Amino acid sequence: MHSITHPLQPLLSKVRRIARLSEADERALLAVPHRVGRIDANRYIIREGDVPRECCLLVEGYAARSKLATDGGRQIVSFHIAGDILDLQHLFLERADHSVQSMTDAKLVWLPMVALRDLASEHPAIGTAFWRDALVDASIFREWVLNVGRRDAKTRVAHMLCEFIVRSEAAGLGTVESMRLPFTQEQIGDATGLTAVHVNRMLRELTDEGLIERTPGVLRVLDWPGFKRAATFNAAYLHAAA
Amino acid sequence: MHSITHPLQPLLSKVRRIARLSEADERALLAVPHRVGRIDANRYIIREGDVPRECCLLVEGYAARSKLATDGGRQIVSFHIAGDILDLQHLFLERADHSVQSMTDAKLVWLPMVALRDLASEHPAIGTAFWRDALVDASIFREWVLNVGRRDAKTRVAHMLCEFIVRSEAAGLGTVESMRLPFTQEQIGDATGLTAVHVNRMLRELTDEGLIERTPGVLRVLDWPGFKRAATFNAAYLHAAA
DNA sequence: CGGTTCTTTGACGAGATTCAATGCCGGTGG
DNA sequence: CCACCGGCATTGAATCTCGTCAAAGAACCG
Repeated sequence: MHSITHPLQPLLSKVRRIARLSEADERALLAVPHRVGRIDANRYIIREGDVPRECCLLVEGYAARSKLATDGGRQIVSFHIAGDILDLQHLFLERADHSVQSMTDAKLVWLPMVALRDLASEHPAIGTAFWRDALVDASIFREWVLNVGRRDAKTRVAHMLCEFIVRSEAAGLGTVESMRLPFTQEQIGDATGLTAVHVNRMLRELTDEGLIERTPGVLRVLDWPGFKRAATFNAAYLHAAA
Repeated sequence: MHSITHPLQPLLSKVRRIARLSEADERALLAVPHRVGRIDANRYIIREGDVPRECCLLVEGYAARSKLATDGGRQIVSFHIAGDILDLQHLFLERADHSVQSMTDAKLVWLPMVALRDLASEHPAIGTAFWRDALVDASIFREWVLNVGRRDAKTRVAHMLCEFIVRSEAAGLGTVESMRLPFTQEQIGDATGLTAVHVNRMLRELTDEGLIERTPGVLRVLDWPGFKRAATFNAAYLHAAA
């Protein structure tokens, strides 16, 4: 069992980044039963109303959490990148209160909830890491309430992109100067509470101001300090756990 | 030490509502060191940027979590009522990423974070209750992202009031037919991403439609099914842990 | 290539903000 | 006891941001 190719390696790396683990912790983590899966773009990973029995680790690709309004409108409440645990938010809840969907083709690892709960209680360091991860997600939700509730459209779009870039860069998925951007403008709209048309206009303005450059699927920030300023972006809410 | 007058009784009640505790669990919980405090309305309980060493239980009164935009705008991201634990969101984080303020005169109990972390790890039932409580708060944040991002002003205000009423009623603070409402219209605006002026207009419409009746500090719902419908309110996201 | 999805742009309209003025209520002090 | 004051609620008018509708162009996929 070479840990370098172990399917749970991404989970181990994630937890290691958050907490200091003993040998025993690491062995226990890698011993958790699991199954590997693949999924196409735009499929449900978790569906609102489900009773989740497994917890999902995103190994490759991009995903988004979302909720539906009764009028059919969709609100994305966070996005996720390779290495993220998608389901800690439901670890101790009966029913899923939101959905998670793949935004690209994705590679997943599924782990039994029960096994993760046991792991967390028997290995406090791992338990703490899970806590921290869930709390950082919650902090991101709070920031999104602020983003959607109190910032104007341009700032809002820029802020959402800043967060994406900072988290992606921390995960080694690209650089500020050139980052894969796997969202349609409609999805950016669903994340910012705007229409796709208006997102397009805001991206145009940010482009015209020389802050960013866009080619299909790729975002390049030309002036990172200026872009962060336009976004009123302050990374403190990510608790450096990005 | 009569548990009925014990300062930690509200915490015990809260945890009991969420998880089943053993005798030993309850004894341990009541043995946590703590100090009782009072605070005036509109004071900081937790301040963004602080390194919190104590966790706060709201025993009496009302409080709100909020974040500031750089332009000075304020966004309330959740409100809290008697019995709520205010600080679990920072239990495993270094720095507070948001503030909590009293909205009325309030009675508080302060508990050392370390003691709570130990309590949670040594008493799994209590640990699970804390997890669940934190996850329900996170679920509420997600619903607020949806509320602020995708619902029109009237629905938004109604939804925010519905949540307040359901949670307050569950905590025994009043009934749908008559509930203390300790918010100014400005605060409702800060919670819904609207201006106080527009909140006023929406409340007027809801009143004119015969759904609610308002007297200073008190909200009466005249048509609860109709009001919930106007709010597109579905309590599932509260996970019955209201 | 042909169809589909995504992006882009313009014209128009609706919903929310802003500004401003008035009224109401509770508290305070003469 | 009542006049005054400050905070909050209420309302109207003008303005502006963002949404809606529509059409054309660009990129992607089989």
